[in-house]
Amino acid sequence: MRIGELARLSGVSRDSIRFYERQGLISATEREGENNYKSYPDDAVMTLEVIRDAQAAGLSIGDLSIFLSQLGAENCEDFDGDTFLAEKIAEVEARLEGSRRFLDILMETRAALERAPYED
Amino acid sequence: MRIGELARLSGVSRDSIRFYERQGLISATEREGENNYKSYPDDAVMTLEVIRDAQAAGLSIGDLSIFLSQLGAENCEDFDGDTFLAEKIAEVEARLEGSRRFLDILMETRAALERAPYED
DNA sequence: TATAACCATGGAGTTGAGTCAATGGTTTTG
DNA sequence: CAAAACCATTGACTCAACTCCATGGTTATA
Repeated sequence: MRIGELARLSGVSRDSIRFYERQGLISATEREGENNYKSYPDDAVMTLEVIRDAQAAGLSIGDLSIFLSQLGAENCEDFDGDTFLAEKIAEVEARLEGSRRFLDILMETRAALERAPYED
Repeated sequence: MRIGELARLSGVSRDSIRFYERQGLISATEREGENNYKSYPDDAVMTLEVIRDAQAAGLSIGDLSIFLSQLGAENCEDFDGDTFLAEKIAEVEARLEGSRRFLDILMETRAALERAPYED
């Protein structure tokens, strides 16, 4: 598919898709015939969804680039996947805990507001 | 307490604390005598922890400024707290789900790596 | 067929969230 | 008491992650 369709299906802007491509997060498969248009595989939509989730989890583009290139890599040499994964898992778990704590605060605040809506 | 102690206790740099203060997220109580030094209340440490958690949850400084100033406000006029809170709660819940999905991916990847550590 | 809608590339601009450096005053400590 | 460590303020700087613009070519449509 072309970039426009990918943007529509994924909800990610063309410019962001091009940016991610420059950063090595996704890659077009090939050129369509002779028109100089790039073509993206169907699973690029999923990749963009993973990117969104990873960003929600606090990963940087740099981390994502490492992770995604490893996922699709044929060989795992020169990559201490265990260390990298363990690190990222710990980071994401810590952020999840922080987020949950803050969600509790938000919900307590809402509850307090409901109990006393006109309080000064 | 002075900014240095607050920085030590909270793990947030002086520069960041000053930045947050400029953005209205925290405020010094008063000046110490005549030396022009600011003094921060003890609960500023907690506020900085809330800020950290809120950022993990994806809130911007702008959102935090709204939320924190409301928490400490005497009156609630001119603030549709319900709408704001409902919005932020929905956003944070969505990000939590994304983060959890990504955490699963990370953990599945680690499990796969453990099953076949020397795979090409 | 012309005109709108799409595509590629390159590079500049923006935004959010800090971080650093310079200057000058204050406190603590060896 | 002098040096080191701290403080305030201002303004410039950085970095990540986009976003926009200009240019020029291609495809779809009224």
